Amino acid sequence: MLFTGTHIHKLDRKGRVSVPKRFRAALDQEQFAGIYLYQSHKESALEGCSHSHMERIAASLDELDMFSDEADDLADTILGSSHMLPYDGEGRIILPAELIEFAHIEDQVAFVGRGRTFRLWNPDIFKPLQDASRTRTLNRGATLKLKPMAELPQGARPGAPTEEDAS
Amino acid sequence: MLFTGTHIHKLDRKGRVSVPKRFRAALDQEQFAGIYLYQSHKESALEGCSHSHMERIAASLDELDMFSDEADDLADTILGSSHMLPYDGEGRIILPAELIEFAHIEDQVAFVGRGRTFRLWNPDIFKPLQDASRTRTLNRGATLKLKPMAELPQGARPGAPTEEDAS
DNA sequence: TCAAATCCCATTGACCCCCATCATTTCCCA
DNA sequence: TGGGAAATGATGGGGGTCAATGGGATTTGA
Repeated sequence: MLFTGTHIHKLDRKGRVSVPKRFRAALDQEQFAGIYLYQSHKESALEGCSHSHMERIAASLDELDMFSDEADDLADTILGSSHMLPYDGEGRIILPAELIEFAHIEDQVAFVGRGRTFRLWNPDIFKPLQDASRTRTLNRGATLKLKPMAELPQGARPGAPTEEDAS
Repeated sequence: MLFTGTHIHKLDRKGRVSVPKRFRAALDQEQFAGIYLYQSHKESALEGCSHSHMERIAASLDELDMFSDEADDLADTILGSSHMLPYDGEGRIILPAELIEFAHIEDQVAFVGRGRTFRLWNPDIFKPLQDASRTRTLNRGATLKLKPMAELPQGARPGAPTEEDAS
């Protein structure tokens, strides 16, 4: 269950786009056969995630002060504007016009993996931003402090192939 | 689970290259039969790692503030630009054109072990760099402070073959 | 009744499986 | 210890399969 890589797919004239096979595979344990999308609040992109990740966001919001402005805003931005998009028989979704417009998507969509989540972009907009990211990372000399292996969730670690843990 | 040595293999006209047996052996406990590759920040090379190492990166990013700029950049640079490459029946991967170009790879690929990770180079580019690196190390009189054996993870130490610790 | 969504099927081209060959290394035995 | 046989890893290539795509037909629902 990891979203990685950049996958560019076509948006057809009916507003459909194939979800990359790799992403669908990362989601095949989910109850809901589809994805969630909502507008990013800092980029001209769409945030994508699984049903269970959406649950996690809702749970996190629960922990913020129920009446704080911040919780309000986040609830509106994320939960209020999210779209639940089921696959068709070929693993495609229909991108709502509202989201196409927001992300300035034209005839191509870039699915960009970010681990537990992913983003959808107009590839022409994403590419230069990604290059800038790389430059900043390099200049910053950023190094990532890796978590100890032992703290990883079960199933993220190597070992005897987990024979479908019957959870 | 250690990548060591330099192994030079051929890139065939279909864009395939054999992953060295030693490297595959180091990965045989992984769920995913293949490797991950992404562009190095600082070198004209490709960074390679296992699925569980990529999980580790994702988990570590998860810990940074979900909305921090630094996490964003790292996600774009590493997770967004990584390629998940499964082996074929003979233990080869298909090297994506984008990566071949980035690393200026021609008809040969050098797999260079770096412990938990490894790098892929055009051998002609790597060789002089390796020589320079060796010279610097010698001049500097660099010494490596070794971790006490006792702090190593289970399975990295000699001893009775750990009969699959039933954790 | 019309528009939009879903289903279904056809096409295509990249990728993956399979097998054949070649080069090394390992093993065995004289 | 030398040489030959067998095993294993690396390489080359053909062809089938499946993911991505396009578009028509049918259903749903406003």
